[in-house]
Amino acid sequence: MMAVTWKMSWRSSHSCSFPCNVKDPLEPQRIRNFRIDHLRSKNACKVLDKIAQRINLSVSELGIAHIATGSEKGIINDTDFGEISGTIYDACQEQGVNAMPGLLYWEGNLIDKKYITGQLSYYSREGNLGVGKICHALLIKTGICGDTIVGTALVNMYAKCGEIHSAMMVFNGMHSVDVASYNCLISGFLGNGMFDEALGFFAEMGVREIRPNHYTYSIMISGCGSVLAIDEGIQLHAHAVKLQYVLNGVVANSLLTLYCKFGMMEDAHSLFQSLPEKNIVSWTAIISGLYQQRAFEKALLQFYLMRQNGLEPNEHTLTIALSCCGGVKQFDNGYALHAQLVKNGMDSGVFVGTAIIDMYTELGQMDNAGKQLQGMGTIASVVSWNALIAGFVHNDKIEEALDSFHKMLVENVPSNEYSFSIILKACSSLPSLSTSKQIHCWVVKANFERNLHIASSLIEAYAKCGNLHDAENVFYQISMPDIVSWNCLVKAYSQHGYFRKALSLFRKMVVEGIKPSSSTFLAVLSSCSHCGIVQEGKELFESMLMNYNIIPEDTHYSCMVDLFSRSGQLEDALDFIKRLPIKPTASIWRPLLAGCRCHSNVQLGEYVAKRILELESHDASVYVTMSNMYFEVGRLADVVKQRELMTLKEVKKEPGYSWMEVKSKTYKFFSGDKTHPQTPEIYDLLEKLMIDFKDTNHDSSNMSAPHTQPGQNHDRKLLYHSEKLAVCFGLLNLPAGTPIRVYKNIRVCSDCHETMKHISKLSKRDVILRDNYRFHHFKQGGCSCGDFW
DNA sequence: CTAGGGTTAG
Repeated sequence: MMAVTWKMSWRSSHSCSFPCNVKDPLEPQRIRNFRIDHLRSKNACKVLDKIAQRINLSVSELGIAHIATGSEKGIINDTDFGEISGTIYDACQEQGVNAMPGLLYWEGNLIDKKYITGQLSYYSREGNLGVGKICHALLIKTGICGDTIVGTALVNMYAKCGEIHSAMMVFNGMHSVDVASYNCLISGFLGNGMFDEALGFFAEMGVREIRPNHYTYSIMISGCGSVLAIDEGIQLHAHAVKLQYVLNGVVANSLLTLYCKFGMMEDAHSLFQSLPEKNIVSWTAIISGLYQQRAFEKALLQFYLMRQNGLEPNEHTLTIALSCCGGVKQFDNGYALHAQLVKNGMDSGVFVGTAIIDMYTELGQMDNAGKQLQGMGTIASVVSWNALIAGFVHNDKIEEALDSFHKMLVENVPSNEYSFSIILKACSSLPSLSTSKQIHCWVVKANFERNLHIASSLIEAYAKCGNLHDAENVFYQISMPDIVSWNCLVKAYSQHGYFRKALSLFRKMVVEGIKPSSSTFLAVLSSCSHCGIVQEGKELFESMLMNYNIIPEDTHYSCMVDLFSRSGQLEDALDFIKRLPIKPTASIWRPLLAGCRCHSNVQLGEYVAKRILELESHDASVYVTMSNMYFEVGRLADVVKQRELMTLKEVKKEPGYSWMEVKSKTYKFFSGDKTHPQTPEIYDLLEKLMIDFKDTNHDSSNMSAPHTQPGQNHDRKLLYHSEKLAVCFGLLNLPAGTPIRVYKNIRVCSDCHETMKHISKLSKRDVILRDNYRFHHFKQGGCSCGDFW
C-alpha cells in the first residue's frame, strides 16, 4: 500500500520498547542512598523468587497465624532487611510499579501496624503481588501477622491481586476474624468470578454470628451485578430493607447500579426517588443506566436535572454525558458541553478528554477529535489514541488511521492489544496485505500473539487481503480458539468461495464442542446459498433455534431468501418471507429481487420491487435492477421508464450500481451450459472486453494515477474498480443462464497496465467471492509499480 | 473493606 509511507520492520521497531508502563520512578536518589552496594551484582529477581517460594510454602503448609517469627521456622534465613529493601526496589523497577517512598524506612518502622497495612493496601491497589508477598515475608519475620487488622490487610492484598487461594489460606489461619476480614475475602471471591464461594462465606457469617454490615451488602449486591444474578440481588435487597441498610448511600447506589445493569429502569427509578439524599454517585448510576439502554436523550435530561438540583458533575458523570451527546448524533449538545468543560477547565483529565475524542468520532467530526488529542498533549493515554484511531476506522478514513498509529509509535505511546486490533481492522478495510504483514510483525514483537482478539483480527485481515493461507496459519497457531476465532476462519472460507471447506470447518467446530453463534450461522448459511445446497441450508436454519437456541435475525432471514432465490426456487422464497414471524424488511426482500433478475421472472420481480420501495422508497438498487431486468428481456420502453422514475423521485444512484450497457455497446454473456461452463471463448470475449475498458476509460476518468500522493484515496479507488473487473471472471461458476454483469468504469493500473496481464492469468482459485461481487488478489507480488496487490 | 466512567475482534 503506497499511501502508507511509513515502513515498519523488525529493525526499526527495535528502538521502541513495548508496553512497559513505567510510572514515575520515585525519588531515585533516596533509594540509592539506602541501597547496599553489593546488591548491584546480585540477581534481584532470583532473591525475589526465593522469597516468594518460601511465602507460598508458609501459606499453604504451615498457616501464618501459628508462626511466631519466620526466622524461627527457617522461612527466611539470614536475609537482612537492607537486602530485601534493595530487592523490593528492583522488583518495583522490573514490574514498572511505583515503590512507596517510605518503603526503605521499614527497618525502623516494622512494628507500626497502621503503617504496614497502609503499605499492603497500596500494593493491593497497584496489583503488585510480588512486592505484597515480600511485605508478607517481613510480617512473618517480625511475627506481627497474627493481628486481625494486619491479617485482613493481607487477605485483601492477596484477593485484589487475584491469588484468592492464598487469601483464603491467610483467612483460615487467622486467630480472630471480623466483618472486615469477611468483606475482603468475599470481595476477592466476587472479583475473581467465584460467586458461589462468596455466597457461601456470606452465609457462614450468619452462622458465626458476625453481622454483615452495609459494606458487606454493597459488595454482595455489586457482585450480583457482575455475574448477572438478579434473583439473589433482589433477595439481598429485601435483606437490606429489613436491616435498614437501604437508605445507606453505598448500598442504595450499588442497588441502583444492579437494577440499571438489568435494564430494570422502573425499579431503579423508584428506588432513586425514595432516596432522601441523592449523591453524585446515585445520579451517575441512573444516567449511566439510561445510557446503557441507549436512551441518550433521557440520560441527558437526567444530567440537566441533576445540575438543576445543585449537584456538579464529576469526571464519571461527564464521560457518560459526553458519550450520550455522541449517541444522540446532534452537534448542539456536544458543542455546548465541550465549551462548558473548557470553561471550567475540566476538559484536561484523561477520562474526560478521551470521552471528548470519542464523542467527536461518534459525530463524525474527526478534525475536532484530532484537535482534542493534540490539545491533551502528554496526558493522552493509549485509550485516547485508540479512540482516535478507531474513530478514523469507523469513519472510513483508513489512511488517517494508519497515520495516527504511526504517530503514536513515533511518540512512544505504548500500544496495547486494542491498538493492534483496531489497526488490523484498518488493514483489512484497505485491504493491504503488506501493511497487515508489517503489523503482524509488530504483534509478534510486542508478544501479543497469544491474544485471541488480535489473532481473530489477524485472521480477518489476512482473509480480507486475500491471503487465506496465512489466515489458516494464524488460526492453527491458536492454542484455544474461541467462538470468534472459529467464526473468522469459517467466514474466511466462505468469502473466498471455499464453501465446502466452510461447512466442514463448521462441523468440525461443533464436534469440538464449540457452540456456534449467530455470526457462525450467517457465514454457513451464506455458504449453503452460494453452493446451492438448499436442503442442508434449510436444516441448518432450523437447527439454529432448535439445537442452539439462537433466535434468527434479519440477516439470517435474508440469507435464507438468498438461498431459495439463488437456486431458482422463487416461490419458496416468497413463501418463506410470507411466513416470517417478523415484518419483512427491505434487506429481506432484496435477495429475492436479485433472484428474480437472475431467473428472469419479471412478474414476481415487479411485485418484489414494489414491496421494497414501500419500505425504502429511495433505494436506487431497485430501479437499477428493474431497469436491467427489463433490458435483459428486451422491454426497452420499461428501461427508459425506470430511469425516468428514478429521476422523478430524485433517487440518487450510489456508486457501485451500473446500468446494463457500456456506452453504446451492450455486452451480455451467459456462462454456457452446466457441463462446460468456462469455455475458451468466454475468456477471449472477456479479454476483449478488458481491452475495451482500458481504452475507453484511460483518459476519461477523473482519477489520476494511483500511488502519486500519499494520503489520497487512489489506491482504494483502484481496488474498487478492480473488484468490478474481477466480476467478469468471478461469475464463471454460477449456474447456467446467469447473465454476467458488465461495468463500464473499470480501470486498470494506469502506471504499469499490468492488470491485464494478471487478469489473463487469473484462475478460478484466485477469484474471491464477496457478497454479490468479487475481488481478486494476486498470489505473488503484484504490479511492478508498487506493493499494492 | 464500599458505589459510578473512556478504547477492541465476529
